Amino acid sequence: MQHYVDRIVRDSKLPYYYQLYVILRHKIRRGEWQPGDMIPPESELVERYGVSRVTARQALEALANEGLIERHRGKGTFVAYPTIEQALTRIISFTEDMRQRGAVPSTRVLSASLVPAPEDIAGKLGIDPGDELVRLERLRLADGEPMTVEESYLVHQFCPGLLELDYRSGSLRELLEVRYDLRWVRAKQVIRAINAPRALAAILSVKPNAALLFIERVSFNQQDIPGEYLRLYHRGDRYSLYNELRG
Amino acid sequence: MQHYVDRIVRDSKLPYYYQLYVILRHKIRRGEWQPGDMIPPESELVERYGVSRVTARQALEALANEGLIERHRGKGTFVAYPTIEQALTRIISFTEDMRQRGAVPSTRVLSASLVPAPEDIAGKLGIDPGDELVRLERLRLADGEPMTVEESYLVHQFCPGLLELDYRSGSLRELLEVRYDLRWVRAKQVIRAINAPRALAAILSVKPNAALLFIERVSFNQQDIPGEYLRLYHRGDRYSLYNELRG
DNA sequence: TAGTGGTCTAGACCACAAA
DNA sequence: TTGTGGTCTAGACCACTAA
Repeated sequence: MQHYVDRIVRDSKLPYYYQLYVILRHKIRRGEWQPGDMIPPESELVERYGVSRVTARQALEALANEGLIERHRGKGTFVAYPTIEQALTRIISFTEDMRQRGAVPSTRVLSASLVPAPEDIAGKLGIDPGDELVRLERLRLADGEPMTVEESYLVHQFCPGLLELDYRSGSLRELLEVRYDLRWVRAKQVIRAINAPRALAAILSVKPNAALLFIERVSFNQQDIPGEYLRLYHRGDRYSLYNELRG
Repeated sequence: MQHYVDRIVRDSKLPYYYQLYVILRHKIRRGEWQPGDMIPPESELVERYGVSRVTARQALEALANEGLIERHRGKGTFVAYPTIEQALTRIISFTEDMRQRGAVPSTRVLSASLVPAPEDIAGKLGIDPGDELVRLERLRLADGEPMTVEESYLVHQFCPGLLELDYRSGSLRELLEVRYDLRWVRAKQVIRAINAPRALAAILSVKPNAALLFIERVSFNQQDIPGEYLRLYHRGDRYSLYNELRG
């Protein structure tokens, strides 16, 4: 972030279109351009950043593909309003997720400890069984009502000493980025429906055997190395996923 | 399908890159090019179809974005091996879905009738309550074992007389395309976990209250008009969805 | 060295929206 | 009529792979 500059670096190894993509994405993410705002037309980007129109369009196309902007011939290019659909294509935090659904999020830490990696999780993370993992179990609430139990396993090597920090009050995601320069850039997940075991049912305030939306996710860091294994148990009666398909 | 030609139509209203995209996709879908095959290099496509390199690349990029091909600098462009991930971004048939999972699909029609549209479904389809719908209830089996109950509501106006045709033996999807020129180009869906009601449980051979992955889907035709409302009840113990997220 | 895809340019014509 | 994004071209240089 601190290396951010608002211009194309000519002798960079990164392609111009990618540099421009990052610049524009940054302005949207930090709110300099708000949803609904028109962003500068192609002609202006061409002048301002000194690239050809094709190159500018390549950057804009990438943003459009991700749903961050909408383009309208004759009218212009506009910052898109975030939709819940992003929950199924983008890695977003519980906080973001709930805000998009119009609910007030809160969190209770159920347990936090260092554990040796069980065989199955070690396999998914590509580490050796017994390697140190941070296990963090949290209850997520929406408008004060239990919504989701989150069971997270972080490779301790990537965030040594995490449990000594204040992981309870703020966003874990931010903490990992600020203190360890650790971000999840990609993730794979499997979605299933399961019946709630008794213990989980009690925590979520549902009947035993109530249907839960169960998600297992492996997240990859900037070097494309797996760093987190996550289990999400969403209440079936309160949580749903939305997405769009193409033909 | 019968209008397919293996060349760019110059005076078409469709852009060249899109025509080329459809042509190449067609060759992949029908198996003319198999997964792992190298497809002609850009230079050959440029010659063969009489378009510029930029235009050819635009078509290839669209295919790459959808995961149908993989491009490798210095090596070439190759047909990708299909992954289950497509189940969450593309509209695919149960048959395709099961084949990708390595199972043998089969179908039993449970009921088929004309019904007046209930209010809730009419709302989702943008029609008036009472309008005619084709209701088709089918049990889908994988390797002979019940997997999914599919409850489909088709706007009868788009496929008049469908029930007099042979919708039982072949693919419904193909029938709609061939006889009514009807294709679903886009769909919205909501995914939830529910407990199986007794009747559904019996059909799916699971215990009452077993967890099901429940999907509600509205599909849109070529004119972007809703034409089908679908309810999918997947067995939680046998069916899962896979997808990838970006950071 | 030859062939592949990746990036970039300058310039053109078009369709669409708004004034 | 003006300004926007959509499409298309010919040509260039580069990086990577394999022979």
